[in-house]
Order: sequence, then structure tokens, then C-alpha cells
Amino acid sequence: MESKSIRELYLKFFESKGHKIVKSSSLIPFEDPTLLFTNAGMVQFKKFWATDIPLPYKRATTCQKCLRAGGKDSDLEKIGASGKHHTFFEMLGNFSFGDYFKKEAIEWAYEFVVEKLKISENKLWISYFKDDLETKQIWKKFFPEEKLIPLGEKDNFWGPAGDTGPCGPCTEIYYDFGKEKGCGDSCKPGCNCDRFLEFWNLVFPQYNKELNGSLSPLKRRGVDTGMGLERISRILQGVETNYDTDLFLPIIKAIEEFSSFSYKENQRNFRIISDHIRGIVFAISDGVLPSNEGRGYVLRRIIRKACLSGLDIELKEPFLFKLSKVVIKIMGDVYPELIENKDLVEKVIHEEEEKFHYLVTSSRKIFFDVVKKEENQEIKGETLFKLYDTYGIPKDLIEELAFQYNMKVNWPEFEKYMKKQKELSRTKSKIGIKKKEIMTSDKIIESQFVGYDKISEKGKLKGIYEGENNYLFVFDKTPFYPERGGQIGDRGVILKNGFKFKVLDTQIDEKGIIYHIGNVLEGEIENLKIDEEFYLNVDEELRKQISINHTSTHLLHYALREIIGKEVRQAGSYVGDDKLRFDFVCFTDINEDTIKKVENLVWEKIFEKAPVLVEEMQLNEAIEKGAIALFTEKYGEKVRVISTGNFHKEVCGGTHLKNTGDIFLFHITSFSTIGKNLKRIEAITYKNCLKYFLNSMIENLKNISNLLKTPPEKIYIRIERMMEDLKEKEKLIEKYVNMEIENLVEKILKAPQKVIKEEKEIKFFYEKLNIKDREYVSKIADKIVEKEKNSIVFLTFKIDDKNYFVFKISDNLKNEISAIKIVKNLSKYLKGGGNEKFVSGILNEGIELNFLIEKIKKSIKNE
RNA sequence: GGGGAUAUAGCUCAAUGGGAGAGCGUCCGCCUUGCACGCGGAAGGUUGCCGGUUCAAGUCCGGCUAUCUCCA
Repeated sequence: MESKSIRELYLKFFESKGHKIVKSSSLIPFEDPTLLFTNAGMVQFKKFWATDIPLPYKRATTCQKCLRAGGKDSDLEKIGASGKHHTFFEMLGNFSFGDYFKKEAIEWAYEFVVEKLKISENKLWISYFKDDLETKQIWKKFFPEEKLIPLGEKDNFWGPAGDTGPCGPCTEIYYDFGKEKGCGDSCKPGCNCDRFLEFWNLVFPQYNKELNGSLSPLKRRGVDTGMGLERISRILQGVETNYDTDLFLPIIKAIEEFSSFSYKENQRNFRIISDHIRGIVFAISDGVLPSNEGRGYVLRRIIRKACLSGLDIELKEPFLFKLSKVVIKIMGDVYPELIENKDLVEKVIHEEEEKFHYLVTSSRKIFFDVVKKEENQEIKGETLFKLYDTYGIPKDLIEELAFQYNMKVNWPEFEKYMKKQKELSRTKSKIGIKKKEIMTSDKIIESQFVGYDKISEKGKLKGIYEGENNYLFVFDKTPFYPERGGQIGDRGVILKNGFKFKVLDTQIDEKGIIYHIGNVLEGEIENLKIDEEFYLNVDEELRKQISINHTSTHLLHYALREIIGKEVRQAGSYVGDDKLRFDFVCFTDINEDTIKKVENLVWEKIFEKAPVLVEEMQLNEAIEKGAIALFTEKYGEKVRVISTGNFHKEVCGGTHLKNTGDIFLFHITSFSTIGKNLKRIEAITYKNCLKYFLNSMIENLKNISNLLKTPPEKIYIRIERMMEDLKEKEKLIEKYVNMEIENLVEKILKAPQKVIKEEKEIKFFYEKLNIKDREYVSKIADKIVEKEKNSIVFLTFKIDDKNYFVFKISDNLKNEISAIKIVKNLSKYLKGGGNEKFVSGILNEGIELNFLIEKIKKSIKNE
């Protein structure tokens, strides 16, 4: 059976059992800071179990794209050796939110596997959580007891997907490949050998794991199952490993075309590459770009690992970007985002591959620099760690380079450093909003945001938490916009008679709970009660300026796409009350002229006074109507579409103006490149723009104009001339200074003091100079010893109240007399440093100069 | 989110706390019928930004920004 048919059969089966078919959500979890990537089918449904929000459906079924490559649950290291793990995979799942439970879930699973997929029940084994006898009882209807294996927490207690969220006992369905694949007679499900393959995990979320690690009962217990499409395809297609299924074979065949090796000869590398390229293509299509932090960094690592495997099978040129086409061919019809982004995907991979090859070539130099200090032909663990951790040289490469230089490597010691690093990272990193509960309502409900049309509303208190030097308030509904989609959180006040709370920031968590963060101005928290009503007032001016900036951001996005091209892709943004920032991916060069054009187009659209329309619709409907939808995740739910005039449509949850004319003023203040193919524009609008021009620009200009006694339009040319003039004068000054130096040198040369050292006559020059520049004094000393062999110069000069000196001996004396030694010996009187020929420093306070000179002369004689 | 590293001329990089350099590139001149090479010379620097220690900071310390990298 083709994998495509399995996907369809599964979704249709559960649709017939009353489930709604929901589209896979993006690999980037929506508003969930606890997760780097979507790593299980249940991620998009997390809050359906954890809160009491109204449900759009009680049963759902999905085929979810998942990535397990960073953070908890990373499978990145397992790839290759086993034929059953992947970084990227598709998870078929059926879900119940407070609806059916264990009985139906198990019965339907049995029905689907045995009746629909026609897998013989002789081949099936079951595991269950050892304390969950209810589950065991249900399975006994279908299987004899000896086929039901109790397992512990590690295997049969699932979750949560991040650090917090739903979790509970689970039961797994295994396929038995026969005794001959096993490791012995006692081999059972749960064993690591190749006999039993777990392909379907039925989880029964019953608990919610809190930030502090405790388990609380779930509001809505339910069902969360996951069947790996790759594994079930392998079983149904009767092949050795997941990699021999129709999901991977075309990729492996393509690699064989590029490489001189065959899959049979080199399974591990072929598996790694074919696995990783899927993850890479999907991640980029979902908007992840290689970078040096967070998700982007995980993506970069996957690409690097694939490249490294490529090197092992002698693929020394970029090749991954070509493989992306194969992946898109296999999966494009199911995931249209792959086809939409195919050019971007290819470009990004290609550039990243080239970067990797550069790293490999530069590694040799770094390796040699670092390793040359090693002793006994062995590289210490500490050095290995440095090579790996700081310079990012892959372990395989270190190994190979060490071999070439005939050096041993101490990997066990390296692992110690690695372990230390991991512990440090884990213990020090904190995720999510840090808070301590003070009072909460029994029911946790997603806070309802009602602030699109109004900025004041009454809300019932649902919780108070204590944060770091602030408090967090939660209400059933609020006009305060929480930070998301780049738009900052609202500020304002919360009132009740005798109580006043200043809101400094508003945040939302993955459950949809909105936190009003700030300080109490009047009243006591102890006197407040859950479900009391409060007046919630957003700062009007703030909201207006933010809305202006948000609508301006859309205009900017539009203008960039018009002027530069449709390949411009938003990468991130900041929408505050002070300014707006727009980061975007762009492969063409942009100059000042382009920016000017973009700004002009934005102006035009402001003057056009185009209406801004907000509509709610299904995402697919929005996309059909041509809306840009980049950071939206919930395919099943309604989205807000912001239409600006008739020229731009964008899916966006932020707050906006009613008309572009209200922006009034817009100005791009900076344009910069922040990474490869990544540009950033910052702009100001309305009030800030006015302030910027009137206060800073015009005011400055006026001041400069007055100062230069030049009209503003001629300032530029005036300054240009002044700079030329200045340069000329600097040269002139230098000339005169040199002349003056010559004069001083001549004068000083006329008054040598003689010092006899070992029958040799040395000329000693001393002068107190009225110069306030060490450079010039040094130059004078230079000239003197240049002109007079066998000479020593001691010059003093005064800056502020301190006496400085320069001490210099002529070149031919440097073997007999050391300037630095003499000064060090006289450290009672002066302090400084330098070398054999030249010393500079400061005289100690209250030193009689004539006395010092005699001391120096004496030192020269005796040295 | 946490750790390590780097930031010096247009580019690639030097400079034990002691007077900012090299190679390549650019410009000018010489050589040559012309080009390349060669020779001679010149221009080019806020040593990422801010603060501190010091007689003295590219160098040491702290903060910020950016880039690289490892770990979550």
C-alpha cells in the first residue's frame, strides 16, 4: 500500500468515527515558547486539554508534520544507525478533547489495524503502563494476556511535548517481525532489537504538568494517538526499514546518482542524508532560515550533518539543494507550501552548503593553530572541546585531521567537558513567564481579547501571580493586546474603587492566558477577590501609535514587494509605539535608491487615504483571496485578514487603523544588512516622525547653519570644503611642527653633558620642554639620537599637573646600555615602561630634577 | 534561554600593556610598441560602540552591538 493511500485511509476512517480532519500545523509552534519545533501531533491541540475554552470540535484527526531535532526529544543523533528514527516524520493521529476515552480509542485502533490495514493480529503485540489496569482490561477483549506487556514510566507514560502541558499513561501497538529478527527467546516489546517495532502509540492525557514539575488533573482528559507514517508504511510495504519505503527510496536513488557509492555499501550516510533533506525542506518551507540561534541554528546543524555525511560518500560539492526537488516531488501534493517555496528552499540550502564547505577548508588552519601547543602527540579533551565548541569543527573532521598529523585524541575526556556544558545549559535556562501563584480561579480559561474595537472594558479577575518585582493579573476578557506577531504588549491601568494597577506590559502564554504585568499603585492585593470586576483601560495614545506603526508595517511590506519583487519574505518584525522594524529575506542587492523608492510608494499609499478593512475567514479562503499568510498556524480556525485598500492583504492578529491616511507621516530611519540575505529596515511614523524632523533634524540644521553662517542648502558643500581645508592645514601644521622639532633638536644638541663610561664618551642630553604631546616629544628624542651617535636623551614635559618623561638611547648603545633597566632601577623617582631603547612614563611627585639627572648619569656610568 | 570565541586599512590577517604593521587590491610614476610581469612611490585607520583600570590600552576589566560556534 502506498504511503499516500495510508494517509488518506487513516483520515477517512476517523472522519467516519465523527472526527474532524484538521490540517497539519506548521513546524513552528504557534505562540508556544516551551517548544522549538512541533514534535508531535498533539501540539496544536495542547490548550484544548489544558483549559476550558470553547471547543470548535471534540474529535479531530490529523496527519502532522513533526521535527525532532533540537531540545527535548531530539533524535538527531540516532539517525542512520537505526532504520526507524527520523528527524522529520509524519504523525497520523486521532484526538479526543473531553470526549471519548480509552475504550473507543483502543477499539478503533484495533479495527483500523486489523480490518482496514489487514494486518494479521498474530503479528501484533501490546504494551501498557504497568499501573493502568483499565487499559489492560480493554485489550484483553482482543489479545491473550501473554501478548499484553506491562512497561514502566520511561516507555509508557507520555509527555509533555515541551516542559509543560498535557501528559498521561499510554499504550503501544507493536509489529512482530519474527523470532529470527530477535535477540533471544525472552525478547519482548520494549526490547531494543529489531524484532518488535512500535508503530502506534495511544496516549491518554489525564494530567497537566506545571512549570514546577507537579502533575495536576487535566480539565478535559482525552485521547491523543500517534502513528508514524514511515513505520506503518514500512510494515505494509513489507520492506526492511523505513528507508526502503516509497517515502525515502526516490531520495536515496537520487543520491546514488550523485555519488560513486551505492546505498548498499554505505547505508548510514544515505539514511542520514535522505532523512535530513526532508527536515530541511520542510523547515525552510515553514519559514525557518539557517542562523546562529534558536530554530535557525537547529536547521543549520541538520544541514551541516547532511553535508558531513555527503563528504563521507565523496560528495564534495553542494548537492543537497538538488535533492530538495525530489522531496518536493514526493510530498508536494500533500503539502502545497513546499511547491510555493521551492525556489527559496533551493537557494537557502545551496548557500548554507557553500558556507559549510568554507568551514571545512578553514578548519585545517584553526586545528593546526590550536593543536600545535599540545604535547606527547595527544590532543587533550579540553582542546578537543575547544575545537568543537568554540570553532565548530565537527568531530569526524577533528578525528581525520588528527589522524593526518599522527595525533591521538582523548574523546573520553572530551565527553566530560560536554557533559558539564549540557548541565550548565539545562540548569541555567528558564523558559516561559516566571511567576508564582497567589490566587487563581478553579477554571482556567483562555483570556478573551476584546481590544480590537475598544480600549476599555470590564473584566472579571481570574488570577494573580507574583513575578520578579512585579505582579501578573489575569481576567476573563481584556482589551489589552498581548505581545505577539511582533506587536508589543499594551500598557495602561486597571482600576477598581480604592485599587489602581499600572500595566507595563501584556503577555500571552501557550494556553492563551493573557497576563497583565505591572505594579500596584494604590490598594492591597490581599483585599482582592477572584471574579471581582475591574475596569481595564489601555493607554489610548500608546495604542494609537502602535496601530499606526502596524498598518505602516503592512504598507512597507507591500512597497518592498512592489519595488524589489515578490520574493521578499518577512522574517520578523517589531511594532512598538516608538518605531517599527521590519526584517526580510531578500536575494537582490538593495541601495539607497531602492529604499527611497520604497519610502515614496509608502507615502503615496498614505496620501491615497486607503481604507483598512478587517475580515474574519478560514485560512484557505484567505489564501485563495491572495492574502499573505506567513506566521499563522491554526489552519482549522478563523483568521483575521487585513486588507489595505485594494492592493494588499495580509493575515494578521494585530491592531490597525481604519484608514492609511491616519499614518500621516512615515520615514525610514535606517537600512542595514543583518545576515546573509537578511535585511532590516527601521522606520518611524506620525508623532515620532514629526518630533524627529522638527526637533532633531531641523533644529540641528538650524544650529549648524548658524554656526557656519551658511544657508542650509549649502551646508554640504561648505563642510566638504572645510574638510579639504582641514586636511591641508593639518599637513601644514605637521610641516611646521617638524620645523619646530628640528629647531628644538638643534638647540638641544648644542648642550651635551658628557658622561664617561668605560673610557667611552657618551653625550647626555636633558631638556624640559613646553610641549603637551607625547608623540612630539618622542619624535624629538628620535631625531637627537639619529643625529648623534653615542647619545642618550632625557626629556621632560608637563601635562596638567603631572610631569612626564621620555628616555631614549642611540641605536649603537643598545647592546651596552638598557633604557628600561635604568628606569626600573630608579623606580623610586620615576615610573614607566618601554624597551631597551625607548622608555616613557611619569616622574614621581616632588622630585628635584637636577638631583634626578645626576642619578641618571650615575646609572649610565655604572650600568 | 545558557556557555565559549571573534571584531584592526577596501579584502585576508599580524602586533609578550610600551611609538599601529604586512600581503593583496587601489592610485601615481618608471620600464615596455602594447599588455602582463617587474621596479619606485603614495593614498587609505575613531583598532565595532560606551565606560573603567594604568604614567601608558589594539592589547586588561565591565557593559552593549554584530558575527561565528556549542548546548538547551
